[in-house]
Amino acid sequence: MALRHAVLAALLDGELSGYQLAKAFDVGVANFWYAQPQQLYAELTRLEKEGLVAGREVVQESRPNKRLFHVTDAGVAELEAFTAASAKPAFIRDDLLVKVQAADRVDTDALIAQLTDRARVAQAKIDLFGTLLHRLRGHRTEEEFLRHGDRIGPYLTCLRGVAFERENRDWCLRTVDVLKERRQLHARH
Amino acid sequence: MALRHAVLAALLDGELSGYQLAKAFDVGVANFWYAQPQQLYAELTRLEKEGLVAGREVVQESRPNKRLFHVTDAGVAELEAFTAASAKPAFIRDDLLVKVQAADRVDTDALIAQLTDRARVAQAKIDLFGTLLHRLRGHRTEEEFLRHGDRIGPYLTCLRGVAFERENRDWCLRTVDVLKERRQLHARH
DNA sequence: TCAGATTAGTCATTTTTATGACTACCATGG
DNA sequence: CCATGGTAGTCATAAAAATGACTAATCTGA
Repeated sequence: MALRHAVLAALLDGELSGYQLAKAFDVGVANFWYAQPQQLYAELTRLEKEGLVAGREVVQESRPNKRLFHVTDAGVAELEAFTAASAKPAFIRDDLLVKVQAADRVDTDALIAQLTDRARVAQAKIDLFGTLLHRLRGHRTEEEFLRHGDRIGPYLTCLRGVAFERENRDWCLRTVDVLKERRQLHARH
Repeated sequence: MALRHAVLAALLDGELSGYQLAKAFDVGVANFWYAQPQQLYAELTRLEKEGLVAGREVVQESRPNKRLFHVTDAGVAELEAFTAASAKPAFIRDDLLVKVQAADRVDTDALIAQLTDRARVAQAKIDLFGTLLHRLRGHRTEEEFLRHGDRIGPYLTCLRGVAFERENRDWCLRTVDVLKERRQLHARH
């Protein structure tokens, strides 16, 4: 039941509609969790029913109306309880790792292509996170912002995201090199 | 359906029993996937029914009998197909990140404790992976092993695991520092 | 000698996550 | 003037992962 807490944590930044939330959780900026829009709408409905978030209708012209949600006191209490409870250890769970694990026995061409693509995607995320970090800290240096800023949670998780994607990119490129070199050595026989 | 492929990939290293597989997928060395024993037994049953793995009974004295599984040709073909298909992007999904995202609004004492503990666990994994890497490459240097070794898949995924845990540890420690310093600044008012 | 850990598994069920198929309406570009 | 894409969602179902409760033997340390 971590999605619900991820949603609560995301809503701490201010009121968001389900649609906006979905954007934030989508491919782009999912720096601390990932979910499909449908999951988020469902979760918001449940959270509202339990009184952990509250929504207000915003009437728009020239665009469908939307409901903006914010975390209630009960919601903050729920987050508090969640934070106090012990966290389960995190694991990498990545199709690509499974494929690389089997690299000795399967065709490496497709794998090399996927690794290369993943490195590209990782670089794009690094750039995106870089922009995001800059926007969050404004004119301040990182040190200064982390000491005195008033909302550092998203900044810290974004830092984790950058580090993850950097490792991701570097490992993919390194693995591509290794696989390519072995392919060449093999071809010569 | 990646667990099945993770199991197939793991069995490429040689025959394993469900129990041994469970060990490999457990907290210790889950360097490319993680699963509970029950999930693995269930998956092995399914894989066997589909002919992707085959098991043979090994009668043991002074210990319960066991079934050792190996990947069949059909299993390798399945892995091949899986590798050729495009991989879905990987995301971090970690309770701790959610908690840090909410760090500005919840009690940080428990969080600091958890981050510290996570850093410790990460360090333990780094050490474990270090030993494992050394065992895999034997007397050879990494470069040499990756060029000429005959089973580099597990080595490469283990490298990814080390990098991940290192980032994990460093980020946890950094975050602890930030939170502690802010707590002090706050206390003075 | 007896409690607790280790080996080796099974069965049933719940929880969580993901997917597919939809509805509507507006704006913009070609 | 109409196809495409963005905004804003809903409903139902499938798939995957996790959990709880078991059996049964042996081996190990206090």
